Amino acid sequence: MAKRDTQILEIVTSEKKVEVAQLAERLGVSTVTMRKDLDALQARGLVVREHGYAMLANPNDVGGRLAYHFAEKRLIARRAAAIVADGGTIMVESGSCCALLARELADSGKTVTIITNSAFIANYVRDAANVTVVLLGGTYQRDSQVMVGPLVRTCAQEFYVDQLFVGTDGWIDGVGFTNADQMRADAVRSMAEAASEVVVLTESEKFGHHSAMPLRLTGKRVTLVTDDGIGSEWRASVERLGIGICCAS
Amino acid sequence: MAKRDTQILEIVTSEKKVEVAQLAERLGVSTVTMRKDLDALQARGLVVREHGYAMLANPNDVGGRLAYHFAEKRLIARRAAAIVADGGTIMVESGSCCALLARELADSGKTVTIITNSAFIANYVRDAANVTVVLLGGTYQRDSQVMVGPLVRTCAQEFYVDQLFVGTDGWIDGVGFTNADQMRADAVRSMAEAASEVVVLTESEKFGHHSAMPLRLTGKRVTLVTDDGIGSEWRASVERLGIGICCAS
DNA sequence: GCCCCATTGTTTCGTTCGCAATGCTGCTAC
DNA sequence: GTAGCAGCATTGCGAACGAAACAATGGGGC
Repeated sequence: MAKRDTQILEIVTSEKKVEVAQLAERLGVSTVTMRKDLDALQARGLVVREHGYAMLANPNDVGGRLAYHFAEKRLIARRAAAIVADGGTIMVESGSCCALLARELADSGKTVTIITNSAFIANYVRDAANVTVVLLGGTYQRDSQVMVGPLVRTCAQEFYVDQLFVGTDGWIDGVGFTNADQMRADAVRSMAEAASEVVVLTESEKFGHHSAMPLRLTGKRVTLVTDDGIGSEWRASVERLGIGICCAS
Repeated sequence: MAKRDTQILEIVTSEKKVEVAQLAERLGVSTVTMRKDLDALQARGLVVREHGYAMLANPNDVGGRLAYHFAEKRLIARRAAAIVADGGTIMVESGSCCALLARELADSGKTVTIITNSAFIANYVRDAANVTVVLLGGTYQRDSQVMVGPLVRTCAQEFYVDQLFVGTDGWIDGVGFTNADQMRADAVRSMAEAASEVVVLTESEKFGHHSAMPLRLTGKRVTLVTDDGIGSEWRASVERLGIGICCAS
């Protein structure tokens, strides 16, 4: 049941490590059912199992970040997947929403080509025959499994696509979206040069936080896909920079 | 014990799927010990565990191919690792011996940079802080997790290194080494253009077999690292093409 | 020659796991 | 309305599992 999945993820993300039996009791189901649920979540890369426990994956990994706000992220990913044409080619950056977008596309059965700098995403949709992945070269970031550095730009220049999908970790009023890692932020810019439109995927909770590196997507057509929890003041702030908004619900 | 590891691998590779208890009995150890061994092998990516069973990984994956002739391959990888300088940069292709070479370097503690077209290798040495990985871009081959296609050449051109390490699946007298996959063979040639020497890593069993795509490494200095099971007639055949031989033992 | 420490394998114990049979709920067709 | 069906969840059982404490082995160092 989809509802229980999100409850499980909420508990696991807040407590990092939970006994399976305890989890079963708290949600009022048997341990057998709980193990089945957890196995399904593990197959999707959202939790890690150990004998008797369910744990959060390393939060530096994309896998760990996926579990936070999973319900919203999937909603956003699903909405974004809808605007990708069958037979199309898109660029995708390495954020957790982006990984879910790739997964949604893989499950949709659409034939798509995904150009990405995330080795995690390449692996995440490895089972899907309808998805062709082109991986951009670069220096491999150990934790995040993302390619960064000058080679990303060299590779990205070989392409030109309609849309680049990116994640973000915050928003600064009057400045725009931000990213905590300067190497990854630079990779985003490299990829943005090879796309006519940038689609930013992020939960509404990210508004009100920000980190140090503005993405500086000025001069590009930018669209935001987020959930409907975004407040009207932030919505105005986004629109003021000429960014289109698309709410998933 | 290292000896038992190879015995386990021999059994698992020949039978694909074995009960843990049966395996323990056949090698004369307790089930607890056997499980400990299998867990260690799983951590190295050589087998896959299931409740009660040990199975071979998908043989299309590098993980599965690793298990075949593991002892010889590791010997070869260890010998090859010895010729890599501390602080050096090498190129590595996607074969299973190459993956073991990367693993040996990771465990050696040497500071090295590995330029590769194998996302599997990047992930395989992800834990090692002493290894920096540069991943070459390209079309991601689902099964093998290897990048191929024209982007590999574009990326490889950005570098020039002393040594490129490659695997092979066969040898044709008078022609040279071969590879079954034409995309991967082309990737090897692309990478070879950016290296002054090509070091081929392969078990001696591969001599006597061959597949359809010659690697055509003519014009390069080529060295073969193999195990001491190579017959004198094959040795002569190799030397006749001006290829140096280095036997691990 | 002897001791000490490290490694490797074993035993035991309580817990968790996978599986198959069974029970429960909600749905559709008639 | 109800018969039949399909999808979840539960129960019960034997096998497998992880942890930890214990025994055997096997080299150095003095």
